[in-house]
Amino acid sequence: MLLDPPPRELSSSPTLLSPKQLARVVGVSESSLKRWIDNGQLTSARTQGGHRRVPLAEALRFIRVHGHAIHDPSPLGLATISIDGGVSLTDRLYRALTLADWSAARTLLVSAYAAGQSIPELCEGPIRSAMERVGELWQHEDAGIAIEHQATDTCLQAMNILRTFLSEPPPDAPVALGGAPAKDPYLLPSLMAALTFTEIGFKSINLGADTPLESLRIAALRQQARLVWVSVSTQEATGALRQPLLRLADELATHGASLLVGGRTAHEIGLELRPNLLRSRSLSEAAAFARGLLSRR
Amino acid sequence: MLLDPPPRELSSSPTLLSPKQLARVVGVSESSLKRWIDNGQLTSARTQGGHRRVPLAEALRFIRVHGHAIHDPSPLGLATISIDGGVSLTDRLYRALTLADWSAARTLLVSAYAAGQSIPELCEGPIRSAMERVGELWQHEDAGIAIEHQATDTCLQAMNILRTFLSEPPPDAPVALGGAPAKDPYLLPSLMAALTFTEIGFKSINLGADTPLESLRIAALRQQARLVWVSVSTQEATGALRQPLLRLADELATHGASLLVGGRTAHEIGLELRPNLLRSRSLSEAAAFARGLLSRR
DNA sequence: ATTGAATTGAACGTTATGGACGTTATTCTG
DNA sequence: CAGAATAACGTCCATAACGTTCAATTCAAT
Repeated sequence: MLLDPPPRELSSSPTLLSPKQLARVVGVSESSLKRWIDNGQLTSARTQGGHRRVPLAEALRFIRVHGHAIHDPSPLGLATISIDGGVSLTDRLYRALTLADWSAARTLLVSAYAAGQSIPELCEGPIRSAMERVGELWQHEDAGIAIEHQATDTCLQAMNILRTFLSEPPPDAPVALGGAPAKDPYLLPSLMAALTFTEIGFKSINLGADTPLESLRIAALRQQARLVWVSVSTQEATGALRQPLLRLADELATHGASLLVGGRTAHEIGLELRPNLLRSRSLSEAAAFARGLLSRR
Repeated sequence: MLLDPPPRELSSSPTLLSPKQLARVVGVSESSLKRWIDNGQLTSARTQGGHRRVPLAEALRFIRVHGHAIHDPSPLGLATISIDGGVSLTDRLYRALTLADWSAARTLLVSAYAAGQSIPELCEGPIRSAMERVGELWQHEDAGIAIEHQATDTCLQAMNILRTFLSEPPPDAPVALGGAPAKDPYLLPSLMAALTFTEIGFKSINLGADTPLESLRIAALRQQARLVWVSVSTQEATGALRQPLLRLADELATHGASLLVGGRTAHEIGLELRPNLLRSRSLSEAAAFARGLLSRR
């Protein structure tokens, strides 16, 4: 006889907020909040009895769009960040990553996101700076490699949680798909791209590191991707990517799709211009291009 | 409608839900649920003693009609799966992974975990089966590599969220630390190990794929790890790992720490026995060993 | 400076929600 | 099968939220 395993208690933070809770978060009266919901500036679900319940992702969107300060983060399930003016976000993030404290890293990222920072700003700002500082340990410390790996894992973890705070794209959202090319083991840049395009309104499919361009091509056709990204971070063999990337761009063009090539060493490839091919110098640039694609419909 | 006799409830797949269970699913109080049943908004059966029992189908109808978010799927267990046409968890997971639907994958994993499945059971059961099925596409389909990458990323994503449901280890918890060795690009096995040891009560630090053993050694000493894991999944150069692993085990022994070597191709290394060295054939075995370490204090 | 539109927050009376209670049903265990 | 432990019963009640109204504030334009 097989025994049924006992059910387990899970501690999960709320996904729906009452008007009072959200009012506390943004430091405003309950009345105003109700009015905003009734105006449609803020969408909410209703309980059986007609009580308003605001989904977490929607609350975050509202806070960002209207530039509200977070007065009390506790109802969001976030730890309070000490108002230590002297320490920058980068410093705190650096500390969280080197301590493998993904919970702190998550709070930092979500708070910054709620404060209005966009995904590209977060990635190119604090995350990049913190990870760069970690990278500098390479040269000076024996533990450098280990710390960098640990920080990368912690960062991936935190960003994956941040992802759950982004509102889900509609079912008919266009697909963005990408990864890092073969021999390129870097995970973070491609995940950053995925989050960026999700924020904008794409359904992102991340194939991760070390993905042959040929696989990327096949997947893009299969998924009817409107946008394909390639993150290049290694020094090696960037030249060999030139021809395949151009061919990929041409093929995508026949399907009305675009190719975005970015990453630390993307400039070494030496790509010439195509209408549907952009070598983006930054995530923000990539985001802008993607936004352009979306508005064209 | 009277029930005679009241059917026995299987925690993993109930067909009747108590008010408390359904309350947890929709994230609402038991009181409200009882009131709604008494109002007739939600119909229920009664046991002979008068306890309310909501049939699963009625519960799902209620959730759909009133647009309730599923706040905590755990009380539904795997029943929602079987009600959707007798599809197994593996099948469902496979579908979610190949559709890059990490939200569905997360729900499946969290449900199964909450229904009492342990992390090793999940990893060696549905996750492994689903990923193996994905792997079989390698041989037959052009899109195989892409789909495998996509499924891996989706799986990592879902597991990282599952990670947040594991209770945080106390600050004085012993440290478990590990990764995959150099040249080994597989991310999933090491993440599985990290989750396994977190569940048991360790503070897990995952250094991820492609981590040189030397870095692992330095990190282990720095963090005073009681347990170090190495996940070996590639075919290449497993023999070359033998000496370094034995040396690592010896050094860890002087610090009272243990070394766990696991993974698909770990048996090819040919490790001889040491008191603090275990080649684990499975995650469950690794978990058992780790539990043993913990109880010894 | 004065007006007027717009926004806010407070104050109702009414309804919904979610704990708390002592009591009974059910399940678990030896 | 008996006794203990757990879960659910029905009921009550404090709190929260409802919809509405209204005074106070803000702010731009006369």
